[in-house]
Amino acid sequence: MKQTAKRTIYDIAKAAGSSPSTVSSVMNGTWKGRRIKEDTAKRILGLADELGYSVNQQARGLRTAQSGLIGLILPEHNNRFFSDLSQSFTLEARKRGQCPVIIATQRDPESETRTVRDLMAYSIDALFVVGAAEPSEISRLCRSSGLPHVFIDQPCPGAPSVITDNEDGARRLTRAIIETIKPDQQGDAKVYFLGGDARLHASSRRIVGFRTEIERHYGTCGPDQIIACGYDPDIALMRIRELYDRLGGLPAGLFANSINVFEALLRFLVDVPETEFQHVSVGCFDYEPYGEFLRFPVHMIRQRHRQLVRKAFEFLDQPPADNALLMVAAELRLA
Amino acid sequence: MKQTAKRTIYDIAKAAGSSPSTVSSVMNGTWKGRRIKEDTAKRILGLADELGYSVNQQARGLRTAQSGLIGLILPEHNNRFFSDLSQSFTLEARKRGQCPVIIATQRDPESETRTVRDLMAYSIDALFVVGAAEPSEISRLCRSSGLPHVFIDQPCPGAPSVITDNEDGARRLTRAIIETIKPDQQGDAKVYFLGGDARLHASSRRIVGFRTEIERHYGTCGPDQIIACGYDPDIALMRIRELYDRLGGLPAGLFANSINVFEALLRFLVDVPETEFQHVSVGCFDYEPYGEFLRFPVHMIRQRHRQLVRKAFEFLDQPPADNALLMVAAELRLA
DNA sequence: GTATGTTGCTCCATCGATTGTGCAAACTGT
DNA sequence: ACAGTTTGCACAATCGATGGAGCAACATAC
Repeated sequence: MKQTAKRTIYDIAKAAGSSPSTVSSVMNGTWKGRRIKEDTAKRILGLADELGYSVNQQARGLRTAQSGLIGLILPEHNNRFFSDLSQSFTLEARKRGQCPVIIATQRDPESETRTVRDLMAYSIDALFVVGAAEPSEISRLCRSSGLPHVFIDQPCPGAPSVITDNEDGARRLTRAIIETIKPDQQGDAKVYFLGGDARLHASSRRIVGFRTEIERHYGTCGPDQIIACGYDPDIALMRIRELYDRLGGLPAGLFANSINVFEALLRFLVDVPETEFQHVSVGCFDYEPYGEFLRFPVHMIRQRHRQLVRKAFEFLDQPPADNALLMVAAELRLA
Repeated sequence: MKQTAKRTIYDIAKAAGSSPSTVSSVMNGTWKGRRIKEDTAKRILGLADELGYSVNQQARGLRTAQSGLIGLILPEHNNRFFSDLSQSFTLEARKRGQCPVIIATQRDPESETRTVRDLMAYSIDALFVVGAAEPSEISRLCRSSGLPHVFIDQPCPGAPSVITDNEDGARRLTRAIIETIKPDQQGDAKVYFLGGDARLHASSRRIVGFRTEIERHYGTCGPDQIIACGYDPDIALMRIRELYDRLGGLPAGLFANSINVFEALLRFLVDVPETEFQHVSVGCFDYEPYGEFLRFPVHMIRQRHRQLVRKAFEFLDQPPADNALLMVAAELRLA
């Protein structure tokens, strides 16, 4: 245990008076299949521990064309959802005896492909992809090298994907918003959908869910109620201000389609008298723990990161059809 | 580019009509030193690109006893400071052409040592450690294998460490809190320090900083003003409630010594009339973007994650004395 | 006593890249 | 024209673990 020089199976073999291949098979657990006596195995394990030996993964990986490394690429670390995923991913990978490698690529396509290539150079055993800028390019790369991969939170045509059931989540969130609207609400009693990009899969499903619930309750959902203004908080803030001016006050309900939009709303509300904003019913399709400490109720959708990751791993163990798309229900956190 | 089978230097060599060693030295950039003609190098690079070749890092690593992998272990992903660090770490590592491996160990000593061992099995080139439960054990492990390592945000005796200047940060934060106190403050006009563990390095330095500034301004700092009740938000909430009852209202100023304490404060304030809490001057020794959206000003200390990481990398390039401890000034974000 | 089977290993080629060494061919100086 | 130098590359051992093949010792069968 005190040596600085790295131990190898040859050192252990010499110390145990046996051959390197015996040590090897003891260390990798195949010794029963290779008819090594249990006594021998125990003795070798003891020596290995005593001498502070640990397998050289590079050599093993070179030989077996595997590495025990498993990759996850995501846009950034500094985001609650992504760090939730990182957490679940780490736990699951370690539970399987693999080594998680998580890399943030800043939503930059070039960085994405470079990262995928780099990871492949390490012979990673599989790759999970979250929120990639160019999913199909990544899928192509993986496919061309035979690298098993699964997309999370973002469906990629032709590749197994695990995503949140956005439509169902949006319906439940919308319902919660409607139910929280106080009956004494005067003026414009409508609910507005704010933020997101209607061309993207997630947003479009959410809009469908929102519209369905609104129509069920109010009979109709005007086009003005859906303001898919993107993810930029500054633009969202402008839209909120416009809405406020147009309505002469806050609307009855607001569906914030991302954490950024929610932040914009908070920034706007800082200057609004408390008596006013305490009457707006707010829902956010994203989770932020600080939402619970606000002076008005906020319903939030939290993605089931644990489930998403688990299902993604299951896709590795039981490879599904290439176009398999699995949906996981979101968690609705009522205020 | 279309082949599923992995390319090797032998394939490229055959295609280029040259030897594997030539290809190797072209791929790893040593070709000038080995007097390879520039034409040859270019031709080989072209072929490599064309055939979709990428170096097998396992083979390279086996040969060179390096890996290009660089590790970071931290308690959890789901925390602003840690994810900030992950972000900076990733950028810096990639800039150096290394592959960042970030692993969360849940503040569990066993998980920590197992992770360090696992990472060493991959011959990682260096290891950064943040917020470990047992720093000296980790340092011992690394030392025994000759693995370069640097501690961040936590000094470890005998190992190079980069930490935030807690005393200076606490002084500046305290000063900001004092300056924000409105002159019309009636009743108990004192500032209170809440949370943390006085036995730990970081907290003790912060308490020193706090006390210094308080004494400079008020001449004295009573022992009741320092409530180092740990990091549990529930306990902190109890202490806040006690303080509130004892003073018959909110104090003039509050120094929240961690994000958990700050959350406890927010939870408490949800039930306090707005007129009351708008007069308390709050500082938090931690950063949380949502602090900016509150209806009262909060000064925050944000650790310079970028700097911490940069300095840590510099320690790798220019190994300092084993007990080197470098301090980085914190960033004070005024409300 | 010979044939056949089982036990418990060992031998050695191999994975792909690296690098010290060797060696022709081209060039330089005289 | 011949020794000496430089240029441009090829050879082959090596890193540490793996696993198919082989082999001696012993047991069992007939």
